[in-house]
Amino acid sequence: MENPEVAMVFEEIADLLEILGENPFRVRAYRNAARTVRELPEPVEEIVRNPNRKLEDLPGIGKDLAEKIRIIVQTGDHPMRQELREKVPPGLRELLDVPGLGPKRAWALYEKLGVKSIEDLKKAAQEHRIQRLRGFGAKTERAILEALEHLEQVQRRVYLAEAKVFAESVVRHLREVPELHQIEVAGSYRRRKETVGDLDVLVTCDRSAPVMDRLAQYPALADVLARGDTKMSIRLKNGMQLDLRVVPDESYGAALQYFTGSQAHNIQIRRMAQEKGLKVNEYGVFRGDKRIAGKTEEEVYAAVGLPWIPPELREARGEIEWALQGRLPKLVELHDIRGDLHMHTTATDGRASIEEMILACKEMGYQYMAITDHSKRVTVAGGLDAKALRAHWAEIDRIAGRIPGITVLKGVEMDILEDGSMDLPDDVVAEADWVVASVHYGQNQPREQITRRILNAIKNPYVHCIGHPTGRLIGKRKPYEVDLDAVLKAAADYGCFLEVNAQPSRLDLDDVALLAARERGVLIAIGTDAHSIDELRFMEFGVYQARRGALEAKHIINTRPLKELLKLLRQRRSSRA
DNA sequence: GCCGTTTTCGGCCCGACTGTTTTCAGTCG
Repeated sequence: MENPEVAMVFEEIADLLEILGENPFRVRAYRNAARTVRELPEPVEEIVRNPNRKLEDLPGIGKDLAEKIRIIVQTGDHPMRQELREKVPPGLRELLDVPGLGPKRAWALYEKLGVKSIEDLKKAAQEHRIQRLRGFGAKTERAILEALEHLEQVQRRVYLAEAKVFAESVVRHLREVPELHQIEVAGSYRRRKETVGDLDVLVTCDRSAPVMDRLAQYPALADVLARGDTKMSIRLKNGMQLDLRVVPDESYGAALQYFTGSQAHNIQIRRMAQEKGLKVNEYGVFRGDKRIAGKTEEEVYAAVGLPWIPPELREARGEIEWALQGRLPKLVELHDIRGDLHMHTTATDGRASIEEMILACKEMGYQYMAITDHSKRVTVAGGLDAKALRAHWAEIDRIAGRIPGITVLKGVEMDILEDGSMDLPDDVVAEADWVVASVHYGQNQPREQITRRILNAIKNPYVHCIGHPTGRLIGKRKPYEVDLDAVLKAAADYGCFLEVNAQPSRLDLDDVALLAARERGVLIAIGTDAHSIDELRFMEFGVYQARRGALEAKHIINTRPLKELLKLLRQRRSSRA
């Protein structure tokens, strides 16, 4: 039983309890439990099995939820879910996905009109049956119909890289307003989550009207959803929602802290403030009516007794404890990166030549780089066999030889074949400076099989690093069924590195896995997997993901100077020789 | 349902906006 499966049981229970009008705090307890389990850096099963561990030690898990976790792990489900399902029609849950519909209205629609699905909802709205209900009206009915039209778009989260395009363009657009003082895009974008659902734009200025008028002129705007004195919401043409908040300058830090979230992090901060007799809201930190902080984020954190916490860590995963103990990590930064260790050229499926890639990496200021074209199994990419690969390496040496100022490592992305063997003989890869091993075929193999394959690669002394270790494509393809815990354990034991693949659609290992890797002392390589010169720029997204995993420069091998890196690579091989 | 350097009961983050309301509930983040 995987952690996300356990979490999904609790998420469903929370939704169903909420629809039934249960105590909101009880609902929240289930939501918290779902989140705790989902983000656990190890299988919850492990804790259940280990007699020396207690589920009750996990935050937000008490006696009752611990017992429920045990039952779910052992039976794959919990009777409570089944009981709730009998009370709530199966389609009712999906109504919660409609913006503007929450548990109360969903239940009212079911009770009064028998609405049990999105289909029913649409029909009821079209037949104008909704506006006759108490608490609803003509406007609400129209809003529901409107929301249904955009439902698929609304549910879609975009890659961080795509969000960045709009975040930067809307900031440029709004900066034209002379009255505007400060502007920042907060929310999950500022926390650098791998996907972003909407953009939270925070602005300080004396009057909000000119900024809001200007936003109404934003070229990518589709329509205005709401507009008040301090808050305005619009929908963009790509389906994303954008929320603008306007606060006075003296509240900028408090508002930035608040709108950056995460919600769970903010709840912890506010609870700490309460214990000190303080109140935190988006306008400042207050003792009674007196504002004691709010101009900067540093002030806000200081008021509750904490150092400033980097946004990437604000997920209520222990960062507040770290801050209290003075153990906040000094997160890796983009300028710490000295080289890119994963890229392709026209020798296989890349679109730029060896020379173009070298010049581009030099332009980025790198001290070194590795060219890692595919091995022969990846036929669609024109993967190289032993002979072609040796010729390719000779070509790399020849071209690199006349470009001073950057060291080019001769590498390969070698396939881990379906049967667990490697796509190239040992004597060939022994000649490479840098070997990434990746799974591209047989991704749907059962857990034991695909785990064994990757463990084989980790144990192979010529393999330095496992590329995109779970193979997921965000929102498109699930990760392999691989036992990630076993992979981390083996990587630590054998001194094999694991990749953060910086492609915006991969970003794999993800943040949760990276926290676990950090715990186990596994070193990470960030590679862009660039198939063109432009994609070398993806390095920043890999760095963001590493930061979300609380990684420091020392955890990442391509922050090391060349000499140290080469020493690490030698160690990896000699340790197995 | 969880949690406790005042507590084992009574709290649980906080405010904006909308629509349907004559004073507030629902939703959202």
